[in-house]
Amino acid sequence: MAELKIPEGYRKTKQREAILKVLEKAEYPISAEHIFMELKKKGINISLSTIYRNLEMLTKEGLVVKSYMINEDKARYALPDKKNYLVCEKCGKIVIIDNCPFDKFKEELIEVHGFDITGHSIEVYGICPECQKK
Amino acid sequence: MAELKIPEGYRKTKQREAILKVLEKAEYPISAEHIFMELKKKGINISLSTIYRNLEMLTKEGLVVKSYMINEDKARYALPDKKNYLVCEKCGKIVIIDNCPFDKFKEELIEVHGFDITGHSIEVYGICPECQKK
DNA sequence: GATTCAAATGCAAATCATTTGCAAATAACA
DNA sequence: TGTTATTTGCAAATGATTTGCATTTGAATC
Repeated sequence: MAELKIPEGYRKTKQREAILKVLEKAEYPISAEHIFMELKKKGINISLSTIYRNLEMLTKEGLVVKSYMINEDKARYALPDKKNYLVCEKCGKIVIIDNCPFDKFKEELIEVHGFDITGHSIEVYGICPECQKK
Repeated sequence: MAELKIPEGYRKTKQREAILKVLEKAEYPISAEHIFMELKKKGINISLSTIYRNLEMLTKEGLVVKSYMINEDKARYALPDKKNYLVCEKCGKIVIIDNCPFDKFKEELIEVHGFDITGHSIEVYGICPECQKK
């Protein structure tokens, strides 16, 4: 796992690095609160507002992707490779979609709508195999 | 445009019908506040909480899809045929994607992850043709 | 290493979308 | 028309996120 670099023009602080580390370890999008707890667990003291300010900066710089889950009022954040996912409506389990099929359609969308496409986010809901058995 | 029917078990009220009418006319996902203003413009008096309560009900019943846009803290709501869209990062213009490519991948996702897929939401960001010219 | 200064942090207070409690209004149906 | 559960409106509560400001800290320079 290559370490993420703090974007040009921003200082390297222990809070900033700690936040990035949590995001790297996360297997799916997580909330600001989640990052806060995770750091508290590790004995790292940090303010929630610092987390929010860093997430905003990281999102603006493109290092992090912000998303929302159905029936949840809070935002989640993840590294870009975890931004397409499946959510189980029963147990809430999240599975990352890798080899995102979207790229195959990018060209089609560009052609039809003329947009210069810079990003996308795909969220899929359903029932996971385990919950189907129950 | 076929009129939407209020789901079984719920009463037909003028507020509920007015909300649905606004959603039918909308060309892309809109916020609760937007619905509120739209109705006020038409001289229909309604409480914001009534709008929220109805949107929640309609979403639960599957008549409406809730989504979030990047850099926006509030939810948007739309009829299901408007849930996949392109957003211009410059001017905010929203273009609905019809003939959503996703369906072609549904089978692939089911096969790979075993999920019983019930829904999805796709959001694509980019620069629209007009903003590209500027 | 000490000095300097803008960037970053922490805390508490503010904000804003959304939710909730409750009394009054109103559909649906006998 | 009367009855009753559903729906509404209002005001207050909630909860995530943002902001102001004093303090701390990185990093560039001496």
